[in-house]
Amino acid sequence: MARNSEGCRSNCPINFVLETFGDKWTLLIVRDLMFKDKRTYGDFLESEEKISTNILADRLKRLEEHGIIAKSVSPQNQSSFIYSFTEKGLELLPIMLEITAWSAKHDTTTNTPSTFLEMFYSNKKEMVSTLLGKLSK
Amino acid sequence: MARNSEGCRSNCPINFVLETFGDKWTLLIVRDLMFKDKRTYGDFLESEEKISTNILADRLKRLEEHGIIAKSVSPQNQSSFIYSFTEKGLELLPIMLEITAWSAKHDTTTNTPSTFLEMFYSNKKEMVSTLLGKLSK
DNA sequence: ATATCAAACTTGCATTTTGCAAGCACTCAT
DNA sequence: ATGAGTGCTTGCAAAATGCAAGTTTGATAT
Repeated sequence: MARNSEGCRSNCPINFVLETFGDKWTLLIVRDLMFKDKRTYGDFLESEEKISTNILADRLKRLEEHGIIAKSVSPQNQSSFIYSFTEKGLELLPIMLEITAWSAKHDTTTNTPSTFLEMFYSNKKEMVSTLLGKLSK
Repeated sequence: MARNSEGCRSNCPINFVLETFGDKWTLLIVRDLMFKDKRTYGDFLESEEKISTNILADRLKRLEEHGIIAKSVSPQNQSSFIYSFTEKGLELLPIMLEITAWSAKHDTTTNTPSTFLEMFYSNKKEMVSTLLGKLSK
């Protein structure tokens, strides 16, 4: 298939995110890093959707290649790696919150607290900046 | 794999959207219906990313099953079908705009006009409601 | 120094999904 | 009745996924 200079099928912004996040697993890693305090390979493996090890390795590599996350040696444990967001990755936060809101509204089995929707609809801007602040620490 | 009563791997809101949109094509159909005035099977087939006919048929069926889009006979042409958003589908608009903004910022080859980012950052709320109004006609 | 262990992958292989080409069915106009 | 337009369906090769098992590397205990 034809590809542009970024390796994408087109220059469309919707397609651009699909090239990185258009699968069943990548966004779950972003979720775990953003909202669930997961940081290591082992942490991600434990998530309830049970990603398999080869897929996890592949997706972490791709997220790093795309400049969404960075990998560094853990200060506590020299034999473990810590994954963290780059600025580009952190900026996915508004997308993640809009997705959460949509699902909270439309999924009858959601685990999202009902207070989330109220807070988000009444004060999006502040919620985003507060969370961004916490994540940047 | 274990599935909940909605057929999902978990009750997480991020995972909920992945169950429907976690592939390379589904969101392009949403894009075409939302921003590119595409309405018919033939319209979607013509998009620049060149979706194949069997995948298109499958994704349209799934979007309809998930209550995101609806299918009706064209008033102009009785042998053609028109796809349109349900309310649930229309409510994907904020997600689509956040995705567009993120890509516009991070994709060096984006076709998004630079004016989009200025408008979106300075006045998200109005932009969403204006577009929603146009799409609801 | 050597054995053990834990963390982070890697590999092999069966199953599933995708992508491409071709074909089919059902209108509608002539 | 026939041909064109629209919306799919089918068959099959290629790629991605899922599962289990194995490998590597550095820390820790003996």
